[in-house]
Amino acid sequence: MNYKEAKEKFISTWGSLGTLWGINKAMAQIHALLWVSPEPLSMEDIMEELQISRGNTSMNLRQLMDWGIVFKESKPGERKEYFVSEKDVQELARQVAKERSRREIKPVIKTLREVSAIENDGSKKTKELIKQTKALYDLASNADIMMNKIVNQESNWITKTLMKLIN
Amino acid sequence: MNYKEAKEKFISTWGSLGTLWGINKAMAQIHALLWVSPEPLSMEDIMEELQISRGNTSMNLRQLMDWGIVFKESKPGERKEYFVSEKDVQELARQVAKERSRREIKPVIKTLREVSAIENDGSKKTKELIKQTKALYDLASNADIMMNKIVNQESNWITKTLMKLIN
DNA sequence: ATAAACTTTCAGTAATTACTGAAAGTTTAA
DNA sequence: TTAAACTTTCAGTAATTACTGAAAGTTTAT
Repeated sequence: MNYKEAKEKFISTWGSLGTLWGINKAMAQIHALLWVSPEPLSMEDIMEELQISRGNTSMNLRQLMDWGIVFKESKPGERKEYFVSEKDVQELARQVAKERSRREIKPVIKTLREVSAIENDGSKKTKELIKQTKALYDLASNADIMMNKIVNQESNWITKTLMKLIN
Repeated sequence: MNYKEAKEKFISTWGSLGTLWGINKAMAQIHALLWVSPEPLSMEDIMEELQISRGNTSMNLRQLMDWGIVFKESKPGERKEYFVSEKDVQELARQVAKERSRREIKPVIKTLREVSAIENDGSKKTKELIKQTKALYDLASNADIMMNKIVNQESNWITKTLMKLIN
């Protein structure tokens, strides 16, 4: 496997992984491309390398910037904007954890709290609904607290913690 | 919020969460319905409650059974098959972790290992590709090892571990 | 103020993914 | 072995999601 093959394989694998997570392919591929590029890339560069349209590139770059894992960079004396990804894997993990907590876990926790707080009329089905949603609420809350821990710690906390768990 | 509203809210929230994770809506909703049902439900029951077709119900129940979080149950003297979900939240988490590791993390680790193992020709771009895919490989491996820990421990390991992390 | 160089937006369209329902398949009881 | 009761499969279709490209918008240099 030469450089070109390896790079393409990485980009396409990252792209499919994204799909599996509800992140669209283009967004994941742009991230992969920037992740392994030693130099900042322009929109043209990205469009050409991934064979996608200007609009698509623009929209997905914005999303990556919203996630806080890609940044604009301007080269002195050039009008064009260049893009770079966050290169530190720890920081990447922190940002992804933070976004997923905000977008996915927090809203579901809110619903679980509301549902598990309905009045208990003593019927079997009501008791079951309360019991089961309460159990999920506890699990999701713990997961969310853990994610927030990660987000608010120094950047090598993850590795240290994982190591603790593994041993 | 009465019982019916609460149940519907839970089912629809769980459905959207599924979508966000690349699990289809029907699959997540069937799981939610079984999760809060004190009694096993037949295919008819599920079809009627969620207003979905027989084919859809059948295919998604099979997937839930593949994931190991829903089981068939037969009532003595009845031809019809009934379905129940795993009710223990810990066991649910273990099964989900196990499946996600197998389907999502393991394949990506394999690619990252292959890509990060290409020959280093000393060029800047090759060095960057190796360095960055290696960093992701390490992160993904650690995450996967942690998930496997979870899967292979006694069922309340998660809670105990989360508690340790939180304090 | 003008225009060149660039980016963003968004209506229309393409691609993907999920769902339906009827036919085929399977199991069980008699 | 037959047929009733039930489940699965899958081709066709519907719904959703992603992408394109041109027009509108923005920024910068002169």
